[in-house]
Amino acid sequence: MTVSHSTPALEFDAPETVLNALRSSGLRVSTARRIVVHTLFAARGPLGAEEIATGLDGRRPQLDVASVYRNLETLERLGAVRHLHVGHGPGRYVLAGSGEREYLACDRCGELVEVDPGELDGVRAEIRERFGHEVRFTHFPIVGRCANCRQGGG
Amino acid sequence: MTVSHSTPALEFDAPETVLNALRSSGLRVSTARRIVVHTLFAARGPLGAEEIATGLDGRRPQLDVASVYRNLETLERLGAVRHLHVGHGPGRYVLAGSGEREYLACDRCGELVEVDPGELDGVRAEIRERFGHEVRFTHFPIVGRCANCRQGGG
DNA sequence: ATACTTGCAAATGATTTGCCAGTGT
DNA sequence: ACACTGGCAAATCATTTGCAAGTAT
Repeated sequence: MTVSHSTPALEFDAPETVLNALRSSGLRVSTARRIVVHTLFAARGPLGAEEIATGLDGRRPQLDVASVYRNLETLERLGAVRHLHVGHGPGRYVLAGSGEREYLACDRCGELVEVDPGELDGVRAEIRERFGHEVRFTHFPIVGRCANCRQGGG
Repeated sequence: MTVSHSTPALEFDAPETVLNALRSSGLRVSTARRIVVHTLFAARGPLGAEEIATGLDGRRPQLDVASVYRNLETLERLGAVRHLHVGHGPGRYVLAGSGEREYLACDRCGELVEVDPGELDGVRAEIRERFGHEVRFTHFPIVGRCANCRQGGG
């Protein structure tokens, strides 16, 4: 897009956007943070802290996990990152981008589907009516058996 | 009910029912198992392994947690017990009774609501139509903010 | 130069496992 | 008696924290 945008509230759409947010908060832009941010931008979905520490290719231990966790927490406080818990596995982190994202996971194949905005509004409304709870499947996704796995799929 | 029942498939409705299931499976009815089973029957909801080990009153360490976990697993294999994961906390175990139960949890006050059978059929149907996933909120409950907590309630 | 950051080790919390002594059948 | 169980300690996994050394500003 060639549209001139006047710095929309908080749109972390590129690595620099996030790094600038760090600077603006008086925090430092360290090598470790660059790596965490770039790794998240290079990912195609939520990543575990271990994956970030090891690098997407799983080869080199680019960072200590402890540092990864500390930085992910810092980035979450800035609103640039969020995380979710899929089944039993470790927490998984994603760039917050322009907003929250809801997920649907398969408890057999582990597939994690990102739900389009609004697609769960009906579900949300029904649950709110019946129980009064306001639900959001952003931090704890809906867990079920996907169509493929349901039919014995492998 | 005073209805004469001809041993309905698997209805674990009393401590002895479960203990008999153990015997029938060639497993032993040990003191530890009696305690686990009785504690679960005495509970008003899903319990953590630690609570079972310590006793509902939290006083005496009646059993070693390791034994509790081992026995809970055994009981789950028998179909007498099942467990769920609420938010970040430890796993929580319940008697399976006559069937599965779905839950709804509040991420603020921690309240765990047992959903009446069928109450989530609409939700289930909608999710299945849209995504093809067959969902069941028995192992991973729906997480949200309950009505009371939503309005600043405390 | 100074405060923020990092790596490494040790601590936590939940759950599992090895091992040998104890016990249900 | 004998195999199944229990307690206790040690191991695992994910995550956090303490601390001294390193670095961004």
